[in-house]
Amino acid sequence: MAKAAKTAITPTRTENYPEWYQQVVRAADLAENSPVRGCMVIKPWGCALWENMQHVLDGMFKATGHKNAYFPLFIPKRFLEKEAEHVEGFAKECAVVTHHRLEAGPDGGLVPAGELEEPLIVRPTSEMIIGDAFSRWIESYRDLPLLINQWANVVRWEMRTRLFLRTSEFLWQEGHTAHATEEEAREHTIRMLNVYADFARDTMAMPVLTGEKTAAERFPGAVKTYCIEGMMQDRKALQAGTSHFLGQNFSKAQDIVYIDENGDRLHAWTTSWGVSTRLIGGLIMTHADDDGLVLPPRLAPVHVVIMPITFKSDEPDKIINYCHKLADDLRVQAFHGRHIEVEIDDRDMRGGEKSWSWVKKGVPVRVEVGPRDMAADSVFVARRDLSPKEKQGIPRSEFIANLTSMLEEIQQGLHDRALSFREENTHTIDSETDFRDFFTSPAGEPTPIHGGFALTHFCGDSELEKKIKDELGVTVRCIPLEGGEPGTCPFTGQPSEQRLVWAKSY
RNA sequence: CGGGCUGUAGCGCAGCUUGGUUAGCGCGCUUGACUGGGGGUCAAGAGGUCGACGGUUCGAAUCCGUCCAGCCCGACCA
Repeated sequence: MAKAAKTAITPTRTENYPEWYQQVVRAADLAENSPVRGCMVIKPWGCALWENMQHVLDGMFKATGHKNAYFPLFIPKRFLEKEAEHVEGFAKECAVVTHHRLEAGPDGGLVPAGELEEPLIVRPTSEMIIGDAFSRWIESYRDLPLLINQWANVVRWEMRTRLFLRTSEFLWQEGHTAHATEEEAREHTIRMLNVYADFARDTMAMPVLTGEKTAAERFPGAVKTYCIEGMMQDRKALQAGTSHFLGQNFSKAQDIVYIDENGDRLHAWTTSWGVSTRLIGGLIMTHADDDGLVLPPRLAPVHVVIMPITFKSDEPDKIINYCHKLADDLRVQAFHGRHIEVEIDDRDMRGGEKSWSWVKKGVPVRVEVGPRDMAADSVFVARRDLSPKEKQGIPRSEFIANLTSMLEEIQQGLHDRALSFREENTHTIDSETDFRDFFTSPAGEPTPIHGGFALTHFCGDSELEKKIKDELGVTVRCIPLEGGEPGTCPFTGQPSEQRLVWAKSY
């Protein structure tokens, strides 16, 4: 039997990518499906990951002048009715609260009672409830800009859900800002888009493209929607964050007005932007491998796990103490705004099983310490970005001295690997035939090949865009911000201002 | 909201066609032994109102009806 090929996750990515994803989530103990359809239970390891993301992002928002606030979960129905496009975009996926009491029913069960005079909508996003507050908070040009962020949960009644990627309820942050001028609001929209791109690249080690959405993919009610798009390992695109320039659409619908220096009453210009727990899905699909999750050190809840090997020692306590001393020496070190997080795993279970459990959780560095190591004052080290076989004995003092640079190297390596994967699978395509071939996989493929990113000119016709989506399942992911050379649309022969990024997406 | 399928132990399933002692199996869990630096072997043990209600029957997990829940495939989506 070819035992060497055994992987911790079955099936592998090439065998069945969607199933592989589910198994990684389960094996890493990130989350599970809940009894409530479409909702997930985020388990401690997944929650710790989200907390680390929150911590870094929150710092970036504060550094760009934002303050946190919290607004209600419920939105009165009439609020939502104010902005026509916005309503149309979200109406079909809203959860609605119509009663406020339960009473014993005829069959012994509980039945809703006390019908509300006005139904409440569980927020799918908070433009309307925050806009209402803004209309009261803003009176003068001196109140602007108003820069607010909230960490919250939202509900979108999705038909088909997948842990982290699309759930009926998800956690996110939503920034909402109001500005005196159009120019300032537009600049702010781009500023926050870049905050997201920086976070994805520097903290998540996930390279992303930045660009604008076409009208078809725009946020309901927005003038312009910008996004960051990452390439997953099945070459599909994941929209990982969005930033919207809302113009005066919402300020006019909600009466967000200020009095300027000349005493004129003017509508403010607003923006909104958000990232969600979907980032965790992106993290998995960017870095995880056939042995499970792989965490970039800057987000890892645990940087180093130490496993004492005590079974064949006469003095297990000495080994445990040696491990604690090692942990103490590591914990005092700083790594990107945190102390090194060390866990000593002295659970009473078999060594192989224990070791694999940390591989599957994606911990960057695993350390085994047994009697032989202790005698030599060394540690046995494995890195998650290398093969599980490549363990290495290192003198203890050297390991302590070099840990942060090792973590840095892992972080950078993950990013570089993801970036070259994206580059290898991004092609400029100039004919309709090539475009169709690129996005068509052979029949019967267990894991369809999704082509990758196609950089292709386009005349901008929305009907044609929809036709391509219907026929090939391919959409414009973004219009790159950096622009490009004008050319010819391969579908119509019409002129095109620049190449767009096309891909299949989540 | 249209089409298909499934509800039996914590999880995954068999049994149902052709009703019949005490409802089985795998994983997991607990205990013990041998083990042990790649997730091992063996043994013992705990754990189930068979989705709910009603009907047929001497007898229902099994047949019939109603209901409930979930999953998959379509249209929609951070």
